[in-house]
Amino acid sequence: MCIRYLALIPPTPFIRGGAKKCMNFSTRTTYGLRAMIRLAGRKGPESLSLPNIAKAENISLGYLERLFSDLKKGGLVQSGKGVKGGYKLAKPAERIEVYEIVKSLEGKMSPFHCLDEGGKIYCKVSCRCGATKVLIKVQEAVKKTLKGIKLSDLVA
Amino acid sequence: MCIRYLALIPPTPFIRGGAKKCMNFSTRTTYGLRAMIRLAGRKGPESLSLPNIAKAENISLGYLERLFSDLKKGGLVQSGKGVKGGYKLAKPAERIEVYEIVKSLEGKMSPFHCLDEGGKIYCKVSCRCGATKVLIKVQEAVKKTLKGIKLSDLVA
DNA sequence: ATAAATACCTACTAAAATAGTGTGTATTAG
DNA sequence: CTAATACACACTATTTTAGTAGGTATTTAT
Repeated sequence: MCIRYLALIPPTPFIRGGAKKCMNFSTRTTYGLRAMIRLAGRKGPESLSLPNIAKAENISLGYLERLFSDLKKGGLVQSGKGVKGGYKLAKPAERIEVYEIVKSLEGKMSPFHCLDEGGKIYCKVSCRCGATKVLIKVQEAVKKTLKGIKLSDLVA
Repeated sequence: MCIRYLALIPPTPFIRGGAKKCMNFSTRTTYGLRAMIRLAGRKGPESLSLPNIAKAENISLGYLERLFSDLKKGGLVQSGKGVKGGYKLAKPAERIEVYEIVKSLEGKMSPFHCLDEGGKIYCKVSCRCGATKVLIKVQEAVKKTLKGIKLSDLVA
């Protein structure tokens, strides 16, 4: 998901055919969120299988499997193999921040760097150029927002 | 720029070689911001040429030209052709929000849509699924933040 | 007038990131 | 023993982003 769409375009009705780019999260995050919402929506203690979720959400199974690998590493879900296997939340939805979900799905990337006059690559340690100042403030705002939303808030 | 990096990674020192992806704005926005900061840093009324900026910021000239086409359409810069030509700010840096810059550079994209159970594509009008709720909140936070920063705040 | 420096325009190419597929192994309930 | 599941890895396809190449029009200085 690119910041531009987030910041620039108000939530307007969809216009079919008019959109080449979207202002969604990446499908990675979108899929992961929606799958987590499904898990959170379960009543009983039974697990929900990935083929089940993939079908319901129309997501490719292989892709979803990798997302859940990340969610599990992030400590957000528990898994069980076998016929009655599947996934369930590792803790109550009330105690899962959306921030944690996004972090698990997208967060193991790179440290912080930026362009600099010296060349295309890269920045000095602790660079604080103008673009960076902006970045830091936006970063803080997004983080705070994501931390303020619990998974349970998203269950219909 | 992807939201994940913004939200997830604190402004840590650069680690050379460790980064495959960055948490910057897209180079489009980064370049544009840096160029605008250069314009804002000028004292006199003379224009600054793109070859000048491109060299100083190590940006490809052709790419920069297209960015400035957008900035001009956005009403943020004025241009002059010819030997003494170039660009200057269309209004004082104190009155230019970073939001305007990002919007000019990245904002002419698509309306809002999201995935839905019905298929990969797309969302009903006024979709308010869980992922969308998150999106809207983040969107508001980012917009507010970008509006709160003036170009003049970024000049060293 | 001419030349040089600039804006400005369009099509094309390259690189990077994202999404999806294919194939396989291990584990578990029945 | 079988079927359904998690889990893993390599590969391909698609989309987005960045950069290049080549041109025209305008303006200033000579």
